[in-house]
Amino acid sequence: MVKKKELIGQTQSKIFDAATEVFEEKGYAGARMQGIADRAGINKALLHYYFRTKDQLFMAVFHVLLKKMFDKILSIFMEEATFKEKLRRFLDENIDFLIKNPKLPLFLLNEISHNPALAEGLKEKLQYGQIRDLIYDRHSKELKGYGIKKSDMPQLMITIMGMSVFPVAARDMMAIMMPQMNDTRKFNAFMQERKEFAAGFVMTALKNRKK
Amino acid sequence: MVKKKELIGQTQSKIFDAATEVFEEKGYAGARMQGIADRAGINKALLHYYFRTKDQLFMAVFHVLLKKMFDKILSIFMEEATFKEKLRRFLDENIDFLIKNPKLPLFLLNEISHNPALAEGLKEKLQYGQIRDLIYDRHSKELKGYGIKKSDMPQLMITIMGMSVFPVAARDMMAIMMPQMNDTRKFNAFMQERKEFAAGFVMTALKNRKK
DNA sequence: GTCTATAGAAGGATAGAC
DNA sequence: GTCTATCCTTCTATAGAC
Repeated sequence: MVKKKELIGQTQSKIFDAATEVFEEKGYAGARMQGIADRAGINKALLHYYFRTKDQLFMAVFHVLLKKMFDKILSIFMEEATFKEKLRRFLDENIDFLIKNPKLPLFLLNEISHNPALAEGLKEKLQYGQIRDLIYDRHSKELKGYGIKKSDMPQLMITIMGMSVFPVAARDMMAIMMPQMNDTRKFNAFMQERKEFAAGFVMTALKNRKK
Repeated sequence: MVKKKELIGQTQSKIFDAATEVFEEKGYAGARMQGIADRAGINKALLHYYFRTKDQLFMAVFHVLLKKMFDKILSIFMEEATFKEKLRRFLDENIDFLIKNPKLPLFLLNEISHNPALAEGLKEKLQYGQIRDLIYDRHSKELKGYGIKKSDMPQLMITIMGMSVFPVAARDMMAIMMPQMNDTRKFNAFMQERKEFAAGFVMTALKNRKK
């Protein structure tokens, strides 16, 4: 079977990869077509040949990255397992993912906040609006046991997301107070350690929550 | 006594305020001098008369905003109180602050990540590198009682920061999964509710932490 | 101090040769 | 498909009148 990616010409693919790096690094407004061409090792005119405008090139990159992030987040919570098991797997896998894609969260956060319409496609297409209910209904018994009502789900979900995403997004700012964060080896060790810390922290808070 | 701010000419001050808004909204790369002039209700040339270059105008704005954020964060932890009391006050005050300045965190996070040198001034000037030790030493007995070692402080501090900052920074992205976040009234109610949720969550996790 | 007009550089996009 | 050369708009910055 021929994979879809193999059908894409190698030049187009080189451009796409270069654009991904440059946009992630500098954002839409800060990225330059010349910079993308340089990184792809080709001429600026070729960018326009394949993607017509900066806008269209950006859109192509952005939607792949947005999907990449959300697929990672959502796939785990759609499996068959207890909430507690999912929490652990989510933190394990999401932190590994974030270590490999450290610039992704801040990039997405920014671009969406500068242009909320960017998220519209995903929102409608995949009916993500229903996710809170879906997760709650699957685990209502377990969650009720922790004293979590359906109306508490946003608080809980954002807390769990923040446990893994925030350190990566805020790394450079946190480094002002904790200079060791500037060292990537130390930071990655911190993130590894965070898998256990976060899982323990959340589960302890849930199990002992007053109902 | 004459306040420092009253010494600044009103035109310069109008420019500064307009620049603050535009930079916070669009970031350095996305901001336009013309846009700032328009918002200040003056001519573009006046920007250059008062601040010479876009870069210098940005620097002036950025450093005020960075200080604003850090002062808010740090002031509370420098007071005389138990760690538990400080945690509550921090969440209360920081969340109020963030509701009033919702664009600030993402702006700072982005600009620093695009140009880490921006943080250098603050880092050295205020010796923020020592904060982790300072906070721990003041509360070592209480924190040890929760099973928190000095080496756990980064995990704990980033968790607490993330509890208040992450929802604001990630609001538009979270809104993909939870559309109610798009409604500012509802979002602010969510943040109000978060004061209690976060304080309870963190304290429950700490008090029941296995040592 | 404030404005109008404009210089000058940078960046996105296209024409046209190969 | 890929390149060089160039157009045209946008943006920062300055000159100079008032």
